[in-house]
Amino acid sequence: MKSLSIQIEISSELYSKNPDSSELGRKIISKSIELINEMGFEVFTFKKLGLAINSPESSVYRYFENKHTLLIYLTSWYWKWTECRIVFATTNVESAEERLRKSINILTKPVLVDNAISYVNEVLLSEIIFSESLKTYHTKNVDKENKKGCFKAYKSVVQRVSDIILEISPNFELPHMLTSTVIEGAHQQKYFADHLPSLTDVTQEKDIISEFYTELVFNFLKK
Amino acid sequence: MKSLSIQIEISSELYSKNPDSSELGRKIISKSIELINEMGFEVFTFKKLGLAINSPESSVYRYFENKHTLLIYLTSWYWKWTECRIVFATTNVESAEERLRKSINILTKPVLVDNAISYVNEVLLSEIIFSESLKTYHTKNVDKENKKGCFKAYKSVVQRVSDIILEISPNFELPHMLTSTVIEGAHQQKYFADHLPSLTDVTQEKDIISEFYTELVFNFLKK
DNA sequence: GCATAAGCGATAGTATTACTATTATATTTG
DNA sequence: CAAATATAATAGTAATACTATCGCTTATGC
Repeated sequence: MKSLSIQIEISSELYSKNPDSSELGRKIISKSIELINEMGFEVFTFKKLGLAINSPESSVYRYFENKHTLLIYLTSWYWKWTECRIVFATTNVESAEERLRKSINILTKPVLVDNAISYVNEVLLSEIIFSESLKTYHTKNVDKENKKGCFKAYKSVVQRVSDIILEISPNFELPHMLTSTVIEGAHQQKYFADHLPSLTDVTQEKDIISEFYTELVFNFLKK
Repeated sequence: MKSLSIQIEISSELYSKNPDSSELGRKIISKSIELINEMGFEVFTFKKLGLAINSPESSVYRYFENKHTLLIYLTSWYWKWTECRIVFATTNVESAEERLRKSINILTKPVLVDNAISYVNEVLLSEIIFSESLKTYHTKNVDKENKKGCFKAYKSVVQRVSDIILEISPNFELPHMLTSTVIEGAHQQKYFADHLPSLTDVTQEKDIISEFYTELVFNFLKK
Protein backbone atom coordinates (compact mmCIF):
# COMPACT_ATOMS: atom_id res chain seq x y z
CA MET A 1 0.00 0.00 0.00
CA LYS A 2 1.24 3.44 -0.88
CA SER A 3 1.69 5.69 2.14
CA LEU A 4 -0.51 8.72 2.33
CA SER A 5 1.43 11.83 1.55
CA ILE A 6 0.08 14.65 3.59
CA GLN A 7 0.54 18.24 2.61
CA ILE A 8 1.62 20.42 5.48
CA GLU A 9 0.40 23.95 4.93
CA ILE A 10 2.16 26.75 6.68
CA SER A 11 0.54 30.09 7.40
CA SER A 12 1.68 32.78 4.99
CA GLU A 13 2.65 34.97 7.94
CA LEU A 14 5.68 32.76 8.40
CA TYR A 15 7.52 33.46 5.16
CA SER A 16 8.05 36.20 2.60
CA LYS A 17 7.67 33.87 -0.36
CA ASN A 18 6.30 30.36 0.05
CA PRO A 19 9.28 27.99 -0.07
CA ASP A 20 6.96 25.19 -1.09
CA SER A 21 6.19 27.00 -4.32
CA SER A 22 9.53 26.71 -6.07
CA GLU A 23 12.50 24.49 -6.57
CA LEU A 24 14.77 27.00 -4.87
CA GLY A 25 12.40 27.30 -1.93
CA ARG A 26 12.34 23.56 -1.39
CA LYS A 27 16.12 23.43 -1.64
CA ILE A 28 16.32 26.15 1.01
CA ILE A 29 14.19 24.11 3.38
CA SER A 30 15.82 20.78 2.90
CA LYS A 31 19.37 22.11 2.93
CA SER A 32 18.80 24.31 5.95
CA ILE A 33 17.50 21.32 7.90
CA GLU A 34 20.70 19.49 7.05
CA LEU A 35 22.96 22.41 7.88
CA ILE A 36 21.29 23.47 11.11
CA ASN A 37 21.52 19.89 12.23
CA GLU A 38 25.18 19.61 11.34
CA MET A 39 26.50 22.88 12.67
CA GLY A 40 23.83 24.09 15.09
CA PHE A 41 21.52 27.02 14.63
CA GLU A 42 23.90 29.66 15.99
CA VAL A 43 26.65 28.82 13.54
CA PHE A 44 24.26 28.45 10.63
CA THR A 45 24.00 31.52 8.38
CA PHE A 46 22.20 32.38 5.16
CA LYS A 47 25.59 32.89 3.58
CA LYS A 48 26.57 29.29 4.33
CA LEU A 49 23.18 28.10 3.16
CA GLY A 50 23.56 30.03 -0.08
CA LEU A 51 26.95 28.50 -0.62
CA ALA A 52 25.58 25.01 -0.03
CA ILE A 53 22.78 25.39 -2.56
CA ASN A 54 24.77 27.50 -5.00
CA SER A 55 22.59 30.53 -4.71
CA PRO A 56 23.41 33.97 -3.39
CA GLU A 57 22.50 34.94 0.14
CA SER A 58 20.13 37.55 -1.22
CA SER A 59 17.98 34.91 -2.91
CA VAL A 60 17.41 33.20 0.42
CA TYR A 61 16.25 36.51 1.85
CA ARG A 62 13.47 36.57 -0.70
CA TYR A 63 11.92 33.61 1.13
CA PHE A 64 12.68 34.44 4.74
CA GLU A 65 13.38 37.75 6.45
CA ASN A 66 16.11 36.17 8.52
CA LYS A 67 17.30 32.88 9.92
CA HIS A 68 15.10 33.15 12.96
CA THR A 69 12.00 33.33 10.78
CA LEU A 70 13.23 30.24 8.99
CA LEU A 71 13.55 28.42 12.31
CA ILE A 72 10.00 29.40 13.18
CA TYR A 73 8.89 28.07 9.82
CA LEU A 74 10.63 24.76 10.45
CA THR A 75 9.22 24.34 13.94
CA SER A 76 5.75 25.22 12.73
CA TRP A 77 6.10 22.59 10.05
CA TYR A 78 7.17 20.09 12.69
CA TRP A 79 4.26 20.86 15.00
CA LYS A 80 1.70 20.70 12.20
CA TRP A 81 3.12 17.39 11.17
CA THR A 82 3.22 16.17 14.78
CA GLU A 83 -0.40 17.13 15.22
CA CYS A 84 -1.20 15.00 12.19
CA ARG A 85 0.66 12.09 13.70
CA ILE A 86 -1.21 12.49 16.97
CA VAL A 87 -4.54 12.61 15.18
CA PHE A 88 -3.70 9.50 13.18
CA ALA A 89 -2.50 7.65 16.23
CA THR A 90 -5.55 8.49 18.29
CA THR A 91 -8.53 8.32 15.96
CA ASN A 92 -10.71 5.34 16.59
CA VAL A 93 -9.02 4.73 19.90
CA GLU A 94 -11.77 4.77 22.44
CA SER A 95 -9.86 4.92 25.69
CA ALA A 96 -8.73 8.42 26.56
CA GLU A 97 -5.90 6.93 28.61
CA GLU A 98 -4.67 5.09 25.58
CA ARG A 99 -4.90 8.21 23.42
CA LEU A 100 -2.95 10.16 26.00
CA ARG A 101 -0.34 7.45 26.21
CA LYS A 102 0.10 7.45 22.45
CA SER A 103 0.31 11.22 22.32
CA ILE A 104 2.95 11.38 25.01
CA ASN A 105 4.86 8.75 23.14
CA ILE A 106 4.88 10.84 19.98
CA LEU A 107 5.84 13.98 21.85
CA THR A 108 8.68 12.57 23.88
CA LYS A 109 10.54 10.40 21.39
CA PRO A 110 12.71 11.70 18.57
CA VAL A 111 11.61 10.57 15.13
CA LEU A 112 13.59 7.59 13.87
CA VAL A 113 12.38 6.92 10.35
CA ASP A 114 12.01 9.31 7.49
CA ASN A 115 9.22 8.63 5.03
CA ALA A 116 11.57 9.90 2.30
CA ILE A 117 8.70 11.24 0.24
CA SER A 118 8.90 14.95 0.76
CA TYR A 119 11.88 17.25 0.71
CA VAL A 120 11.65 17.49 4.50
CA ASN A 121 13.77 15.02 6.38
CA GLU A 122 11.65 14.41 9.45
CA VAL A 123 14.38 12.62 11.38
CA LEU A 124 16.75 15.56 11.13
CA LEU A 125 13.95 18.05 11.68
CA SER A 126 12.97 16.27 14.86
CA GLU A 127 16.57 16.47 16.05
CA ILE A 128 16.50 20.21 15.43
CA ILE A 129 13.29 20.58 17.37
CA PHE A 130 14.63 18.66 20.34
CA SER A 131 17.80 20.67 20.55
CA GLU A 132 16.96 24.08 19.12
CA SER A 133 13.24 24.78 19.33
CA LEU A 134 13.65 26.72 22.56
CA LYS A 135 15.38 29.34 20.47
CA THR A 136 12.21 30.09 18.54
CA TYR A 137 10.54 31.75 21.49
CA HIS A 138 13.37 32.60 23.86
CA THR A 139 14.13 35.90 22.19
CA LYS A 140 13.55 39.59 22.62
CA ASN A 141 10.77 39.46 20.05
CA VAL A 142 8.59 36.72 21.58
CA ASP A 143 5.64 38.94 22.20
CA LYS A 144 5.64 40.47 18.76
CA GLU A 145 6.08 37.10 17.09
CA ASN A 146 3.47 35.53 19.27
CA LYS A 147 0.97 38.16 18.13
CA LYS A 148 1.88 37.35 14.55
CA GLY A 149 0.87 33.75 15.20
CA CYS A 150 4.33 32.25 15.03
CA PHE A 151 3.59 29.69 17.72
CA LYS A 152 0.08 28.68 16.74
CA ALA A 153 1.05 25.22 15.58
CA TYR A 154 2.75 24.42 18.85
CA LYS A 155 -0.14 25.76 20.89
CA SER A 156 -2.54 23.68 18.89
CA VAL A 157 -0.68 20.50 19.81
CA VAL A 158 -0.62 21.47 23.48
CA GLN A 159 -4.33 22.22 23.32
CA ARG A 160 -5.11 18.89 21.75
CA VAL A 161 -3.26 16.92 24.41
CA SER A 162 -4.77 19.07 27.14
CA ASP A 163 -8.20 18.14 25.86
CA ILE A 164 -7.42 14.46 26.22
CA ILE A 165 -6.20 15.07 29.76
CA LEU A 166 -9.47 16.83 30.54
CA GLU A 167 -11.41 13.85 29.27
CA ILE A 168 -9.58 11.74 31.83
CA SER A 169 -9.69 14.26 34.66
CA PRO A 170 -12.40 16.80 33.93
CA ASN A 171 -11.68 18.79 37.07
CA PHE A 172 -7.95 19.08 36.61
CA GLU A 173 -7.03 22.70 36.31
CA LEU A 174 -3.56 22.63 34.82
CA PRO A 175 -3.63 20.51 31.68
CA HIS A 176 -1.60 22.93 29.55
CA MET A 177 1.05 23.18 32.21
CA LEU A 178 1.29 19.43 32.45
CA THR A 179 1.48 19.04 28.68
CA SER A 180 4.12 21.67 28.10
CA THR A 181 6.11 20.31 31.03
CA VAL A 182 6.17 16.94 29.32
CA ILE A 183 7.09 18.23 25.87
CA GLU A 184 9.78 20.65 26.95
CA GLY A 185 11.01 18.31 29.63
CA ALA A 186 11.54 15.49 27.17
CA HIS A 187 13.48 17.78 24.84
CA GLN A 188 15.60 19.02 27.66
CA GLN A 189 16.36 15.63 29.16
CA LYS A 190 17.60 14.43 25.81
CA TYR A 191 19.80 17.49 25.56
CA PHE A 192 21.11 16.85 29.06
CA ALA A 193 21.81 13.23 28.22
CA ASP A 194 23.87 14.39 25.25
CA HIS A 195 25.68 17.28 26.91
CA LEU A 196 25.17 17.54 30.67
CA PRO A 197 24.62 13.98 31.84
CA SER A 198 24.81 14.77 35.53
CA LEU A 199 21.57 16.71 35.23
CA THR A 200 19.72 13.58 34.16
CA ASP A 201 19.97 9.85 34.70
CA VAL A 202 19.73 8.81 31.08
CA THR A 203 22.70 7.39 29.31
CA GLN A 204 22.16 5.01 26.44
CA GLU A 205 18.58 3.91 26.50
CA LYS A 206 16.70 7.11 25.88
CA ASP A 207 13.27 5.50 25.90
CA ILE A 208 13.54 5.96 29.62
CA ILE A 209 12.67 9.62 29.04
CA SER A 210 9.42 8.73 27.41
CA GLU A 211 8.60 6.21 30.14
CA PHE A 212 9.41 8.72 32.84
CA TYR A 213 7.06 11.38 31.53
CA THR A 214 4.32 8.87 30.85
CA GLU A 215 4.48 7.68 34.44
CA LEU A 216 4.73 11.22 35.70
CA VAL A 217 1.51 12.17 33.96
CA PHE A 218 -0.49 9.10 34.87
CA ASN A 219 0.59 9.16 38.49
CA PHE A 220 -0.41 12.76 38.65
CA LEU A 221 -3.84 12.21 37.16
CA LYS A 222 -4.57 9.13 39.23
CA LYS A 223 -4.27 10.88 42.55
CA MET B 1 19.69 40.46 64.91
CA LYS B 2 22.12 41.24 62.15
CA SER B 3 21.69 38.99 59.17
CA LEU B 4 24.58 36.73 58.31
CA SER B 5 26.38 37.95 55.25
CA ILE B 6 27.66 35.02 53.32
CA GLN B 7 30.49 35.29 50.89
CA ILE B 8 29.79 33.52 47.62
CA GLU B 9 33.02 32.34 46.09
CA ILE B 10 33.15 31.71 42.41
CA SER B 11 35.68 29.40 40.79
CA SER B 12 38.49 31.30 39.11
CA GLU B 13 37.79 29.43 35.88
CA LEU B 14 34.76 31.63 35.42
CA TYR B 15 36.43 35.01 35.04
CA SER B 16 39.63 36.60 33.76
CA LYS B 17 39.98 38.90 36.74
CA ASN B 18 37.91 38.43 39.85
CA PRO B 19 35.14 41.04 39.75
CA ASP B 20 34.80 40.76 43.51
CA SER B 21 38.32 42.12 43.91
CA SER B 22 37.79 45.69 42.76
CA GLU B 23 35.35 48.54 42.70
CA LEU B 24 35.11 48.35 38.91
CA GLY B 25 34.51 44.61 39.06
CA ARG B 26 31.66 44.99 41.51
CA LYS B 27 30.16 47.76 39.40
CA ILE B 28 30.35 45.46 36.38
CA ILE B 29 28.40 42.76 38.20
CA SER B 30 25.73 44.92 39.74
CA LYS B 31 25.16 47.02 36.64
CA SER B 32 25.08 44.06 34.31
CA ILE B 33 22.39 42.45 36.46
CA GLU B 34 20.35 45.59 36.12
CA LEU B 35 20.90 45.95 32.40
CA ILE B 36 20.35 42.32 31.45
CA ASN B 37 17.15 42.44 33.40
CA GLU B 38 15.98 45.62 31.69
CA MET B 39 16.87 44.87 28.10
CA GLY B 40 17.33 41.12 27.97
CA PHE B 41 20.56 39.25 27.48
CA GLU B 42 20.55 39.37 23.70
CA VAL B 43 20.33 43.12 23.53
CA PHE B 44 22.82 43.63 26.34
CA THR B 45 26.38 44.36 25.18
CA PHE B 46 29.65 45.23 26.89
CA LYS B 47 29.54 48.53 25.08
CA LYS B 48 26.24 49.43 26.73
CA LEU B 49 27.53 48.19 30.05
CA GLY B 50 30.64 50.32 29.68
CA LEU B 51 28.53 53.33 28.90
CA ALA B 52 26.35 52.70 31.94
CA ILE B 53 29.29 52.49 34.34
CA ASN B 54 31.37 55.14 32.58
CA SER B 55 34.15 52.80 31.65
CA PRO B 56 35.36 51.72 28.26
CA GLU B 57 34.30 48.40 26.80
CA SER B 58 37.88 47.20 26.93
CA SER B 59 37.98 47.48 30.72
CA VAL B 60 35.05 45.10 31.01
CA TYR B 61 36.89 42.61 28.84
CA ARG B 62 39.63 42.47 31.46
CA TYR B 63 37.16 40.79 33.79
CA PHE B 64 35.23 38.60 31.38
CA GLU B 65 36.17 37.19 28.00
CA ASN B 66 32.71 37.93 26.65
CA LYS B 67 29.16 38.45 27.72
CA HIS B 68 28.39 34.76 27.71
CA THR B 69 31.11 34.14 30.29
CA LEU B 70 29.59 36.89 32.38
CA LEU B 71 26.21 35.17 32.22
CA ILE B 72 27.81 31.93 33.35
CA TYR B 73 29.40 33.81 36.23
CA LEU B 74 26.03 35.24 37.25
CA THR B 75 24.23 31.92 37.07
CA SER B 76 26.99 30.23 39.02
CA TRP B 77 26.67 32.90 41.66
CA TYR B 78 22.93 32.30 41.77
CA TRP B 79 23.27 28.54 42.12
CA LYS B 80 25.91 28.78 44.83
CA TRP B 81 23.68 31.18 46.70
CA THR B 82 20.64 28.95 46.13
CA GLU B 83 22.53 25.99 47.46
CA CYS B 84 23.23 28.02 50.60
CA ARG B 85 19.57 28.83 50.94
CA ILE B 86 18.64 25.19 50.58
CA VAL B 87 21.18 24.15 53.16
CA PHE B 88 19.92 26.77 55.61
CA ALA B 89 16.32 25.83 55.02
CA THR B 90 16.90 22.13 55.50
CA THR B 91 19.43 21.77 58.30
CA ASN B 92 17.93 20.48 61.48
CA VAL B 93 14.80 19.44 59.63
CA GLU B 94 14.43 15.77 60.32
CA SER B 95 11.78 14.75 57.83
CA ALA B 96 13.18 14.18 54.35
CA GLU B 97 9.77 14.99 52.90
CA GLU B 98 9.83 18.33 54.60
CA ARG B 99 13.35 19.02 53.37
CA LEU B 100 12.32 18.15 49.83
CA ARG B 101 9.27 20.33 50.10
CA LYS B 102 11.36 23.29 51.24
CA SER B 103 13.92 22.73 48.52
CA ILE B 104 11.32 22.62 45.79
CA ASN B 105 9.86 25.77 47.19
CA ILE B 106 13.18 27.56 46.91
CA LEU B 107 13.80 26.25 43.41
CA THR B 108 10.43 27.06 41.91
CA LYS B 109 9.72 30.53 43.26
CA PRO B 110 11.39 33.71 42.09
CA VAL B 111 13.14 35.61 44.85
CA LEU B 112 11.05 38.47 46.20
CA VAL B 113 13.22 40.30 48.73
CA ASP B 114 16.73 41.51 48.33
CA ASN B 115 18.89 41.48 51.43
CA ALA B 116 20.45 44.71 50.15
CA ILE B 117 23.77 43.93 51.73
CA SER B 118 25.93 42.95 48.82
CA TYR B 119 26.29 44.51 45.42
CA VAL B 120 24.28 41.64 43.96
CA ASN B 121 20.57 42.29 43.73
CA GLU B 122 19.17 38.82 44.27
CA VAL B 123 15.67 39.69 43.14
CA LEU B 124 16.84 40.87 39.74
CA LEU B 125 19.35 38.05 39.48
CA SER B 126 16.63 35.52 40.13
CA GLU B 127 14.57 37.10 37.36
CA ILE B 128 17.49 36.71 35.01
CA ILE B 129 17.91 33.07 35.97
CA PHE B 130 14.26 32.31 35.38
CA SER B 131 14.19 33.89 31.97
CA GLU B 132 17.73 33.62 30.62
CA SER B 133 19.61 30.79 32.32
CA LEU B 134 18.82 28.39 29.48
CA LYS B 135 21.15 30.48 27.39
CA THR B 136 24.13 29.52 29.51
CA TYR B 137 24.16 25.96 28.23
CA HIS B 138 22.15 26.04 25.03
CA THR B 139 25.10 27.05 22.89
CA LYS B 140 27.60 25.57 20.49
CA ASN B 141 30.21 25.52 23.24
CA VAL B 142 28.31 23.54 25.89
CA ASP B 143 30.67 20.62 25.90
CA LYS B 144 33.79 22.73 26.11
CA GLU B 145 32.32 24.90 28.83
CA ASN B 146 31.01 21.92 30.69
CA LYS B 147 34.52 20.46 30.79
CA LYS B 148 35.76 23.76 32.16
CA GLY B 149 33.35 23.37 35.05
CA CYS B 150 30.99 26.17 34.09
CA PHE B 151 27.91 24.31 35.30
CA LYS B 152 29.27 22.82 38.51
CA ALA B 153 27.23 25.03 40.81
CA TYR B 154 23.98 24.06 39.08
CA LYS B 155 24.88 20.38 39.12
CA SER B 156 25.65 20.58 42.79
CA VAL B 157 22.18 21.87 43.55
CA VAL B 158 20.60 19.14 41.44
CA GLN B 159 22.73 16.56 43.23
CA ARG B 160 21.72 17.83 46.64
CA VAL B 161 18.02 17.63 45.89
CA SER B 162 18.46 14.24 44.26
CA ASP B 163 20.02 13.00 47.48
CA ILE B 164 16.97 14.05 49.46
CA ILE B 165 14.75 12.27 46.95
CA LEU B 166 16.81 9.12 47.39
CA GLU B 167 16.34 9.31 51.13
CA ILE B 168 12.61 9.21 50.55
CA SER B 169 12.66 6.61 47.78
CA PRO B 170 15.96 4.75 47.90
CA ASN B 171 15.13 2.62 44.88
CA PHE B 172 14.05 5.43 42.60
CA GLU B 173 16.34 5.50 39.62
CA LEU B 174 15.75 8.93 38.13
CA PRO B 175 16.23 11.53 40.85
CA HIS B 176 18.32 13.91 38.73
CA MET B 177 15.80 13.78 35.95
CA LEU B 178 13.00 14.56 38.34
CA THR B 179 14.92 17.42 39.92
CA SER B 180 15.99 19.08 36.70
CA THR B 181 12.47 18.67 35.33
CA VAL B 182 11.16 20.61 38.30
CA ILE B 183 13.75 23.39 38.15
CA GLU B 184 13.65 23.94 34.42
CA GLY B 185 9.91 23.39 34.31
CA ALA B 186 9.27 26.07 36.90
CA HIS B 187 11.43 28.54 34.99
CA GLN B 188 9.70 27.76 31.77
CA GLN B 189 6.17 27.94 33.12
CA LYS B 190 6.86 31.39 34.48
CA TYR B 191 8.20 32.41 31.09
CA PHE B 192 5.10 30.99 29.42
CA ALA B 193 2.85 32.80 31.87
CA ASP B 194 4.57 36.05 30.92
CA HIS B 195 4.81 35.51 27.18
CA LEU B 196 2.92 32.48 25.89
CA PRO B 197 0.02 32.03 28.28
CA SER B 198 -1.76 29.41 26.23
CA LEU B 199 1.09 27.01 26.94
CA THR B 200 0.37 27.14 30.63
CA ASP B 201 -2.61 27.72 32.92
CA VAL B 202 -1.04 30.31 35.16
CA THR B 203 -2.16 33.88 35.02
CA GLN B 204 -1.82 36.01 38.11
CA GLU B 205 -1.13 33.73 41.01
CA LYS B 206 2.21 32.24 40.13
CA ASP B 207 2.51 30.24 43.33
CA ILE B 208 0.47 27.71 41.45
CA ILE B 209 3.67 26.76 39.62
CA SER B 210 5.39 25.87 42.84
CA GLU B 211 2.38 23.93 44.06
CA PHE B 212 2.10 22.06 40.80
CA TYR B 213 5.68 20.83 40.84
CA THR B 214 5.51 19.95 44.52
CA GLU B 215 2.48 17.80 43.90
CA LEU B 216 4.01 16.34 40.78
CA VAL B 217 7.05 15.17 42.73
CA PHE B 218 5.23 13.82 45.73
CA ASN B 219 2.65 11.99 43.67
CA PHE B 220 5.41 10.45 41.69
CA LEU B 221 7.35 9.28 44.71
CA LYS B 222 4.28 7.98 46.53
CA LYS B 223 3.33 5.50 43.86
C1' DG C 1 3.83 35.52 -30.24
C1' DC C 2 4.98 39.32 -27.74
C1' DA C 3 5.07 42.56 -23.86
C1' DT C 4 5.30 42.64 -19.03
C1' DA C 5 6.43 41.18 -14.82
C1' DA C 6 8.51 38.27 -11.63
C1' DG C 7 12.35 35.37 -10.08
C1' DC C 8 17.06 34.74 -9.78
C1' DG C 9 22.23 35.36 -9.85
C1' DA C 10 26.01 38.30 -9.21
C1' DT C 11 28.02 41.72 -6.87
C1' DA C 12 28.64 45.57 -3.78
C1' DG C 13 27.77 48.02 0.21
C1' DT C 14 26.31 49.27 5.25
C1' DA C 15 25.57 49.04 10.26
C1' DT C 16 26.35 46.54 14.20
C1' DT C 17 28.63 43.39 17.08
C1' DA C 18 32.27 41.30 19.34
C1' DC C 19 36.21 41.67 20.06
C1' DT C 20 41.83 43.19 19.95
C1' DA C 21 45.59 46.52 20.25
C1' DT C 22 47.98 50.57 21.76
C1' DT C 23 49.31 54.08 24.66
C1' DA C 24 49.05 57.48 28.25
C1' DT C 25 47.65 58.24 32.84
C1' DA C 26 46.42 56.98 37.41
C1' DT C 27 46.86 53.99 41.33
C1' DT C 28 48.56 50.55 44.13
C1' DT C 29 52.41 47.88 46.21
C1' DG C 30 56.86 46.64 47.86
C1' DC D 1 59.96 56.51 45.67
C1' DA D 2 60.35 53.03 41.95
C1' DA D 3 58.03 49.40 39.67
C1' DA D 4 54.19 47.04 38.53
C1' DT D 5 49.43 47.01 37.65
C1' DA D 6 44.84 48.90 36.52
C1' DT D 7 42.25 51.89 33.94
C1' DA D 8 40.74 55.36 30.35
C1' DA D 9 40.67 56.75 25.79
C1' DT D 10 40.82 55.69 21.34
C1' DA D 11 41.40 53.12 17.13
C1' DG D 12 40.99 49.25 14.46
C1' DT D 13 39.41 44.45 12.59
C1' DA D 14 36.64 40.44 11.20
C1' DA D 15 32.27 38.55 10.92
C1' DT D 16 27.41 38.91 10.74
C1' DA D 17 23.08 40.30 9.20
C1' DC D 18 21.23 42.38 6.34
C1' DT D 19 19.98 46.00 1.94
C1' DA D 20 20.48 47.69 -2.82
C1' DT D 21 21.29 47.46 -7.63
C1' DC D 22 21.16 45.47 -12.03
C1' DG D 23 21.14 42.45 -15.89
C1' DC D 24 19.48 38.02 -17.45
C1' DT D 25 16.14 34.42 -17.79
C1' DT D 26 11.73 32.51 -17.51
C1' DA D 27 7.04 32.31 -16.77
C1' DT D 28 2.19 34.72 -17.59
C1' DG D 29 -1.41 37.24 -19.60
C1' DC D 30 -3.56 38.89 -23.54
